[in-house]
Amino acid sequence: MSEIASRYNPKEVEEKRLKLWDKKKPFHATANKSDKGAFTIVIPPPNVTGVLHMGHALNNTLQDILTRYKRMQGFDALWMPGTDHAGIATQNVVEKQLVKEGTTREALGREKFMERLWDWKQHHGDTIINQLHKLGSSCDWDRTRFTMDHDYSEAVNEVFIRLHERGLIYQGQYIINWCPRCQTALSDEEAEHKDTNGNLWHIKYPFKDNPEQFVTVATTRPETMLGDTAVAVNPKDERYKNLIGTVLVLPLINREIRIIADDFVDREFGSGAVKVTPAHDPNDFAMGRRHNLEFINIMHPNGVLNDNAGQYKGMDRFAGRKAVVKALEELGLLAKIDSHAHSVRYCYRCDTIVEPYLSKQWFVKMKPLADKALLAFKNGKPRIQPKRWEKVYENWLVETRDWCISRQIWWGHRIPVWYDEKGNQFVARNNKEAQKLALAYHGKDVELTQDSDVLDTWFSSWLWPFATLGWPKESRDLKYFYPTTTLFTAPEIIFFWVARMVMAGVEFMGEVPFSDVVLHGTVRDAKGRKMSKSLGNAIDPLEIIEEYGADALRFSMILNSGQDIYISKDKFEQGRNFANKLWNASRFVMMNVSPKARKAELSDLDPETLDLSSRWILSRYMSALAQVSKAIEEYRYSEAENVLYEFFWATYCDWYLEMVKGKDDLNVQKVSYQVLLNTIKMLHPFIPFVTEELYSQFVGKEKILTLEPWPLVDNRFVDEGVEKDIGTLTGLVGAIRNARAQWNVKPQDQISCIFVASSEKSLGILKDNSAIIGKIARICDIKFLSQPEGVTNCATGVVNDVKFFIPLGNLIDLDKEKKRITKEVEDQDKAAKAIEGRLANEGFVRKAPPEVIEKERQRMAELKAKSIELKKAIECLV
RNA sequence: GGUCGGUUAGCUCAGUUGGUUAGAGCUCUUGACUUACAUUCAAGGGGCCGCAGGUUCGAGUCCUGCACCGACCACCA
Repeated sequence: MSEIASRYNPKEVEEKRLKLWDKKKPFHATANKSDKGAFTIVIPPPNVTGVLHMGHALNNTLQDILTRYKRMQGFDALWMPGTDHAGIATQNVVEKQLVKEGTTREALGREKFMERLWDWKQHHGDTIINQLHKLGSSCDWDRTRFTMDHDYSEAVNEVFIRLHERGLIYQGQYIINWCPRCQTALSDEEAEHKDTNGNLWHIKYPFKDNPEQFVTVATTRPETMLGDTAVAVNPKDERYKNLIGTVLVLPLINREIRIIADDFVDREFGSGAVKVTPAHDPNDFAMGRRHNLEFINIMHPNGVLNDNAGQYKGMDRFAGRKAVVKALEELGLLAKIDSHAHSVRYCYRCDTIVEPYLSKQWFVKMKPLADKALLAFKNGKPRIQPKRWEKVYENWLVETRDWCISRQIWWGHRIPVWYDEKGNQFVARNNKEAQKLALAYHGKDVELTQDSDVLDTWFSSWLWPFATLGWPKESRDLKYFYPTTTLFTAPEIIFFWVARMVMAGVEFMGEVPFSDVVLHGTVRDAKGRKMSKSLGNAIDPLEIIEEYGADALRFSMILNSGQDIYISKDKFEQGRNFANKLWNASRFVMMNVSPKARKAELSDLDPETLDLSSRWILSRYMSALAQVSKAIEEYRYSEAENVLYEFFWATYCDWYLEMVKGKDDLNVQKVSYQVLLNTIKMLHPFIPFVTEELYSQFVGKEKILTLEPWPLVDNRFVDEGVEKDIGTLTGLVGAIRNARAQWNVKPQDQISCIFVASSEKSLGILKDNSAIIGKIARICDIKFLSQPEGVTNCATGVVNDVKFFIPLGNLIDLDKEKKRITKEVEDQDKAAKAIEGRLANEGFVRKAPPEVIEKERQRMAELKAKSIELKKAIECLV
């Protein structure tokens, strides 16, 4: 037999539970089963390439807590799981594999490459789903969706076609964010701004008619000068007013360019003259359109300079930059170089510097969609928590810009547009339909080719809340479970995803897809840095599950969740310890509660017949229950956990169980059992594994706890009076313990104690509970007196209206004790005096609410009385 | 540059519409094998509530300014 009596083993229990859940499928949601109605959450679909990290762990724990809670409340709770095909990210993974094999996607060809991708998805695509599963997520796993499932792809095409029909999709030549590494367009949201220290190069452009004179322009990207087709100045700028229309010669290229006037130019910045590169800068692009300038593209899609770059062709854009700067310097055309901090756009997938690039892309006209979402928002949908994000959300809807939805990659939903030889477009659901359209147009069959681009990943994700439920088909589930209830997600994707989902929901379902959006914090390390692989500061949730258990991971994470979550490995000990405490307290109760006592329900008990400690714990339990339910409803999970932690550990275990140890009373058994059982239920959404295991052990058969009803508050047991009475008792015990420690009384030293109560009621309570005080404070002898007698050489204490004396013989240092009590008296007097001052203040008496004044009066009286008692106690010490 | 947060014990955070002597967990110190639990129990230490003003009888809480940290947004070359 091991010396360690019992230690909770999470691994064993969690494995057992997972197996049971897999077998019984208790999380399956069926429409119209409960009269409480539907409760729906759709998972923010993680990337198929994903591996569980702390952010996922947090996000999914939050969802699981609410889903389990609602299920216990009797709702038809559906938590829809699934993954996102994550276009660029997934393609990158497989392309890396190809590189290792010494080949490329181009060499493989589109069809073969797609096969490789699907193959990869088949073998690795479920990794994160399995990991979420391990976390205890109670998703309806049989419904797991993938954004490239056949049905889902049909929904994507349907949306494209409907938007196209409404004139909300168009194609055009625009400056877009181009990632030369991924070789695809990026939406504005996919190009991240980062502050970067760069240079501002000042370049002199000579006049055609007077090569000795120059106009100086400034740029952060000197290589783009190769594509300049004008120099712009502000029309109101006195310095340049007369030069408008003058011709300059572009150095290195020797192209003649004109000085134009445009209000966009800021007179204060740089030299006040701007080089204009319409094909490589969004502002310049706009200016180019306004002034009919030539658009000269100087770059290949991979960032290498092309024929238009003259002698620099074939160079990478950054090599080209160096070469251009060097050449200008040699020509004496480089006026100066300033260091310049500015913001640069990076590809959010691969961190390459984004190139503004001119190309033909598909766009969605966002204004009409955004306006509808805005209207819904003004009507309160969705509610966003925390509230401060509402403004951010609203602003984006107001200032929304068109969405570039085409991507030049292969992994994704291919744009449902077909072309004939002449370039006529046919927008259709599939190849067959396109052929039909072409037939109708041409009067004969013609060869069609489909657009080679695919759609932005978010163009499928924005349909997630309804496409997962079978849209465009009108299924029973779609009708019942849509709209969903709450969306839990990170604030980073409020625009990418949340706002667009609202637009799609309003547009295609006529209803905002969720009533609440809860934006949670980022998981950070102890130093406040984002967890990331590259920083090496990431804590792997799987490692934590292995070492501490999934319950511990969940519990600690939620307990520590504020705005952002700062977490280090040792934090998980708290969760582990809590599960262990629960395990052991349960073992203790199992040992001490007879089968007969277990049959009783709380509702069978009559508060009148119960002893004080039972009435007390029941009252405390009811208040904890009310607080926890409310906190969960309001998404304050860390508070809910805190209440549970405090109630279960400090109140139930440390006080109640200690009080009733050895009490041979059927009612006490019933109460300790019921309170524990219901506490386990309350804890279940947070720590599903250990709670369900214990619950099953208690009940004597395997139970699925999330299907058991959530406990109800029974007001018969709410009793403030009894809480106060026990407060006196626990206070007394604390004071005596304190005294023992203070005077170094050994546990084996049995002491006797004399209590003096100033009211009959208190005396009665003391007498009824003498065993509790005696046992917990380890006192043998208790005497009760209704009024003080001359007692000498005593330790004393006062709690509420009860005073106690412990005759101590020579156990204590009387001087030291005198000092201690004297200090305490001083403290009381000081506090009383402060209140006295307040009460004497005219303004206070006149303006403060009467109940506050009354409270202060009472408080002062108490303090004074206590002080007097303590002074008497000092006399007793002689 | 714009918008919004944060600043309370050594650390992580609570602190509800202004109202007792500002709380909890962890850490730290001391003591304890007690009818489950040492992943335990008990006791204790530790706070100009970021700074400076203002409103008020009364401010951690409301207002103004400042400092520092952070997030998001953004086409000044």
